[in-house]
Amino acid sequence: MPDSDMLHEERIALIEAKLHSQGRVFAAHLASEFEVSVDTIRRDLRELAADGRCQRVYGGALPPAPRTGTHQQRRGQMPDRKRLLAQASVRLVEPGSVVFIDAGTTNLAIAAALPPDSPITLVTNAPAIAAFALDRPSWRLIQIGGVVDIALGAALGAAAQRDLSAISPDLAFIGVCGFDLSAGATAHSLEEAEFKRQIAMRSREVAVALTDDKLLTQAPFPAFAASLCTHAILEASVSSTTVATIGELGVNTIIAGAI
Amino acid sequence: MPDSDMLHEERIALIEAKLHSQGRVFAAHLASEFEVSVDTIRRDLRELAADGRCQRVYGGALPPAPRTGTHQQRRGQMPDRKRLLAQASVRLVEPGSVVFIDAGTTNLAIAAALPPDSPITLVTNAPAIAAFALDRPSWRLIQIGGVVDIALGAALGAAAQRDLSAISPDLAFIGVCGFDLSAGATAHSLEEAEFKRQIAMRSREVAVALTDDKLLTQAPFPAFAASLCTHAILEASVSSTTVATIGELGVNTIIAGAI
DNA sequence: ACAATTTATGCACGATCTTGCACGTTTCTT
DNA sequence: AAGAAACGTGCAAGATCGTGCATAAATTGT
Repeated sequence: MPDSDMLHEERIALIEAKLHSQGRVFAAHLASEFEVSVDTIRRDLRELAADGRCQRVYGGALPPAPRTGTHQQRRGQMPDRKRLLAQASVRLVEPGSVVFIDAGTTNLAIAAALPPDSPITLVTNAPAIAAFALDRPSWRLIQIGGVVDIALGAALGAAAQRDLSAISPDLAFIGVCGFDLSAGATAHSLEEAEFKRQIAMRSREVAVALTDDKLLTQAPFPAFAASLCTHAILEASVSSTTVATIGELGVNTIIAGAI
Repeated sequence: MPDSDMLHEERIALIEAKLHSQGRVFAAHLASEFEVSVDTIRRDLRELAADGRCQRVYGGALPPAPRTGTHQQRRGQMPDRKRLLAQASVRLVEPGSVVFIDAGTTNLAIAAALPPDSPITLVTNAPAIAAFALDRPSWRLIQIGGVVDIALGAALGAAAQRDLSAISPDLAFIGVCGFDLSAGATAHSLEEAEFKRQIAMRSREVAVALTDDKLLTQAPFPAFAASLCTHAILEASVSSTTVATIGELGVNTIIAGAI
């Protein structure tokens, strides 16, 4: 005896939407709202639970249990410091532009801080950032292929460089392992340094978001000169002399947390 | 007995318009509104659904792919059905081999079911699967680049095909939108079909894990012939006649849940 | 012009789906 | 511990579905 003004699938979708918007649903309440018996609601919730789309509890249902994926967990941690850096960084991004974002947790924070509905084109060699961008239907996403360095979480090597050679971004956020005035941006491996050098040279503007621990340090492999860097986004705790020194190289310094 | 004041195509177009303006249609309502039998309406809706222009549900139809949420929401779901399919699928994978895994939730389940410490080389065009593989330090990971179809969660197009042309996997798990004995494996878009065709032809073995709803149905764009498929992993609920029919094509059928 | 074929439609029939109710069991509350 | 509420399961009724078949209109071929 199907209800005359509500399709089964439609009700299921509404229950799931309500579940996400309100965080929980009660079987009895849903039954009166949709004017069906609680038995039917229970069946709906069972069906949702069987697909992993909700977590069945006594009296109703909750949103799906937090995913156990290790990466998902790690992603959730987004220290305020990095969030502040990211918020300052994304002001450089203009709607409609082509933006490259490198691998790294700071850069993932930048991707997360980008306006979700702005029609940007995101280019990345990091699977984690590409996967994140799947949640942004308004974006265009271009993935750089190649052999992925699992520890770094980034595609590197000849194939990646070839993919990259077809693209010239308006702006590139490059993660560096060290940033020093004499050695410039440095990386932990040769392949990584090679890749960063290429993307730095291909981009119209280069931005580097730096936590304090990377500033004025060197990693083994030089990637590109400090003067190639258009913008440096720094934490508010940096000394004014450091800011002045970087500014002398023609690098536009942005202090996170400042208005 | 065509209605004198309503052409067939005209009615189809009106149904589709109503579907989009109201978000749903009821077969019975349409029948009385257009003064035809519900059988005719059912045929119309079937026709629309075959073209992917609506989603058929009990009692009527809903707009195509209601895309109720982004990937983030859909991702966590790993129904037992898919997990069983995945567990049966991964038995095809030999340690040390090169395995391609296509986009899709079923294929993500397959990736998750692979032995974490086995030294396989994973090739994928799906950011979500690549991101998952970052949690597997023992694997080698090769990412296929290119323009990513955000709705599908997969890199497609010329760049992806070029990346792919450098690789010949031992085994490819390909997600298909429909699998039919005459039309073979079919996809929802032309680019998708092209990509699947290429990977199917480049791989030594091709495996297709199929939930029941995809079996014996067709999507608009043919990807590759059923005979190109080396293994088909099916749910335990399939009929024995279906299994026999598929077996006649030389496809090795595996029933999930069986020992 | 006439016959054959195709197409659209309606009808019959068995299969499937959804729903509400009954009944015994489990879980929560007091 | 006891009562109340929620739960799962089996069952029946009604609605819907898919398929095969017949009919009528339109199209095509001769």
